[in-house]
Amino acid sequence: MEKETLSRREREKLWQRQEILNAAVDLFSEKGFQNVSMQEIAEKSEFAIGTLYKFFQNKEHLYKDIILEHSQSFHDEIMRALEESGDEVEKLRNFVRTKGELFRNDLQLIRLYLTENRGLSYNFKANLDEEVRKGYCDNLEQIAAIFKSGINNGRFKKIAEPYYLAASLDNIVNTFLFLWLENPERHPYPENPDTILNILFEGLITS
Amino acid sequence: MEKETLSRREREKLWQRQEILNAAVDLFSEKGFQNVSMQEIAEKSEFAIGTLYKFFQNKEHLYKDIILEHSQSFHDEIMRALEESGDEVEKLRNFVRTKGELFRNDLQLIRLYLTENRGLSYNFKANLDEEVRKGYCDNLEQIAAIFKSGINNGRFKKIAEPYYLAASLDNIVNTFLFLWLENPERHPYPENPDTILNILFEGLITS
DNA sequence: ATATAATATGAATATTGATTCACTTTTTGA
DNA sequence: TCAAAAAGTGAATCAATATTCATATTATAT
Repeated sequence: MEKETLSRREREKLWQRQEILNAAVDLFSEKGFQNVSMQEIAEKSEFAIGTLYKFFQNKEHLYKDIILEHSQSFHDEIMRALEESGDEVEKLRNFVRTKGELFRNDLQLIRLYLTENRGLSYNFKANLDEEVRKGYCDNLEQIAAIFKSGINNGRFKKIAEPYYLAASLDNIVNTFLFLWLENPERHPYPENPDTILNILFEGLITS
Repeated sequence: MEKETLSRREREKLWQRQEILNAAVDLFSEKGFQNVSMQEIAEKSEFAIGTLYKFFQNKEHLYKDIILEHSQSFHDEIMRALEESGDEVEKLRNFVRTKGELFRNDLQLIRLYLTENRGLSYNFKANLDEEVRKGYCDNLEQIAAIFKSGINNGRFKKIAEPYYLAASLDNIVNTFLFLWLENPERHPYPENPDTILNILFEGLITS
């Protein structure tokens, strides 16, 4: 609706808000929610503590905004990759490639993502989870749809329910990302997505 | 070395210690480390706060002891399952079955395990991780050895490095455990381990 | 240029919870 | 039975930090 209706002041406000958010991401992704104080965020962003509270109701909201923003853009990009044209196999390749790239380009993201999506979260994070999980589930459903379509048109065998295939694939990708994270030289994330996909594509058992 | 050399008093000490530990597991697995106070643990175990400090140096040590104890027994049982006689396929079945049982019999364990092994940990937990990770890695290596052996004797095709296969399988199992955790009726953990293993065993692509 | 409103500041406050330790109670051994 | 040692107690201490708000600064409009 409103495009350039933002006044200079309003744009500045937005910019400042982003400054705070950026400083906070750095800190949260490095040390985790509990181990970052508002003091630190204030120092890093070069605002006074009181100012942070002008922008965010409290520490939790500040954190939520970050998580929601990041995870939404992450899930959006995955969704885009899944919708790119191509047959089922090509779409899965896109997924594996894109998720790998997104993560490796943004270590912060991976850390935030892992602290949020793995591990169980307690307290206020539980609600947060719900919104984040929504995006995650959408992704999974989309992947499941690809498997289903492949099964329907005979390209795939139905070795498991599509949804389980989707969840499994996602976790296999996570496996490789984890290994990469632990030791990038020893376990580089595969150039070729088929290195990962073959775990699903090719049968292990000799027939 | 010393078997029944424990005096009545010493046995009582051990028992009390266990009482505290038990109360603490309940709380930690329900609410997470940060959200449990020593006060709560004292109340639940019916000792005074001061007494807790007679048994444990501090809150972190108390927590560490729990994690180490639980994860060690967990990894030991997995290892036992992997060593049970049988061919490669049978061993993998044992693994899938056993890990599933261990988790479902002990929801607490699953929660502790997930908070420890997934997600990233900061602070003191990092060291802890190292010890816990040791047991985890041993398990993985053992599984990898099974894949390797199967590949060598021609029972398996080498669709990926054995270690990657092991990590992938473990995460596929986690996938199913997660789904079960979220919604046990809708996603029961499969009776038949092959439901899970087939994701690896059977090729997805129609040949 | 000046008054008024909007914004920014950070010292002071409030809360939470880990840890200590002086004191009480119980156990032990002579 | 009794004194010394061991164990148990929990109110008081201490530290960390989230949040507030009276004050100072800056922007806006007349």
